[in-house]
Amino acid sequence: MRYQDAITARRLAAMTGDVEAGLPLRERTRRAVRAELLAVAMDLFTRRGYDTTTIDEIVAAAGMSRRSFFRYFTSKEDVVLGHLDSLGEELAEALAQRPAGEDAWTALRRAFDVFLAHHARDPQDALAIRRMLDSNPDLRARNLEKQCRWHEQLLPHVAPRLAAAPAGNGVDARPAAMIGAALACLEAANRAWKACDGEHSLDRILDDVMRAVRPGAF
Amino acid sequence: MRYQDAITARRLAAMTGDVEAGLPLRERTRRAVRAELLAVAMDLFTRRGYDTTTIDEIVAAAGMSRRSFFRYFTSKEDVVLGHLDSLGEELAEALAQRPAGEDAWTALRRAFDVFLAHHARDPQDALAIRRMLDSNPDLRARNLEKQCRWHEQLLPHVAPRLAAAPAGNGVDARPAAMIGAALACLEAANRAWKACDGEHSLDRILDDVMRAVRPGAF
DNA sequence: ATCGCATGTGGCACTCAGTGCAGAACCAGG
DNA sequence: CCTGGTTCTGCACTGAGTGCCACATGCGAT
Repeated sequence: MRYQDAITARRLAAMTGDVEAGLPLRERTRRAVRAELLAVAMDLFTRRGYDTTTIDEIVAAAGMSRRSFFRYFTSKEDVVLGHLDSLGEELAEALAQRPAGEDAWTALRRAFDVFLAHHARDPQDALAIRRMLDSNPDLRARNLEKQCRWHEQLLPHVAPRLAAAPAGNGVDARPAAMIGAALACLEAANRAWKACDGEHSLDRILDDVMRAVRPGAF
Repeated sequence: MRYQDAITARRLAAMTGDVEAGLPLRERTRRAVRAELLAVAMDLFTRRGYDTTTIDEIVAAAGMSRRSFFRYFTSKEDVVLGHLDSLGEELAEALAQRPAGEDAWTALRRAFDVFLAHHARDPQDALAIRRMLDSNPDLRARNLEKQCRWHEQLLPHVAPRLAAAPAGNGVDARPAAMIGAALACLEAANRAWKACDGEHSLDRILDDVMRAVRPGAF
């Protein structure tokens, strides 16, 4: 009975042929199942709260085994924050494609446009996730840790945009600090956006804070 | 035998009467036991690695029960990062005592001096902790989450140092962004300091990055 | 000195997240 | 129909963290 449900999802995967049309069947089914699981879990999280919802409850609602859950998500937190992994790559790519002469701060701000685009595509989802972050320290922690990975991915594209190091041939921390500061702005903007329930434009808030931190920028 | 060890530690507490002289016995013993536990745990962590060391091993080495461990530390991570809680308060107080006219960025930089003071008092310890942070994502995550608390504590002392908000009577995210950016600088400086094994002065590194992020500051 | 109370400690049983492993079920191609 | 590669399940296990109760301890009051 359980397994049959998964098969149903597999059939379902064969139908959803919009973006993933060219992919092999295996991959399509995998994505469909993952998406289904994600939807079920997020629904439970929003209705009953993140930490009061156990993985057993999720898999029961999704009609699959506990063990299989961990084949699709590496952890409970990954359900909420899994999308951040791919976002890091997108961010890095966007940054790489900014003109070479552009200063680091402006380039970072423009790279964040891909974040804003994702955000604008589904504001309700983003708001739900933000609210969840506020409700649970573990999630908050993991969220920030994921941004550490972004750090590493962005670093090679920031360093060349800075003036040469002042002196001392030690490790130059300025690129890392630049990225950290920019990401902190993004985070602060997000929080403020959530605080006003998404009434103000996130773009504007981000512009404001990034200009406040670095006067005279863009 | 176990309990007697705790008593030994209690006797020990009666002797260590330097800073905690005026405190009641209860509190002194509590601190002594906690310090002992901390020392034992950190020793195991550095020798055998953080995640390969279980709490059972720690309490076995310290001669106390598993259950009591959690009366002194709320979590395994708290052993490594517990000191950050009090540091947040110190930071907030230092910031509060900066002159009222001083601009936010400079005031934050000066407040960080209390961090640097702690740091200078025991650089070897700081280095060990930093290395541990790099080895374990959970620790890294929790570390950043602790700084979120600092955020809240610093906020009321930063907002008054900023020019009035440009327009739009929504939530002003600029103070939060300012703090986030400054803390990101502190974090980046720390990382760089660790990367060169503490050879360069953390003060200098911090000055450099905070000037790089905000040109023309102090 | 001793009695009672607040507090600290230990052991036990429990929940929950996450992992390793063995075997069953599945699908594709021959 | 069968065969080989993959996916799913069930089970047992570790490790962190919590609730509960009984017991030991220190301290103040009588």
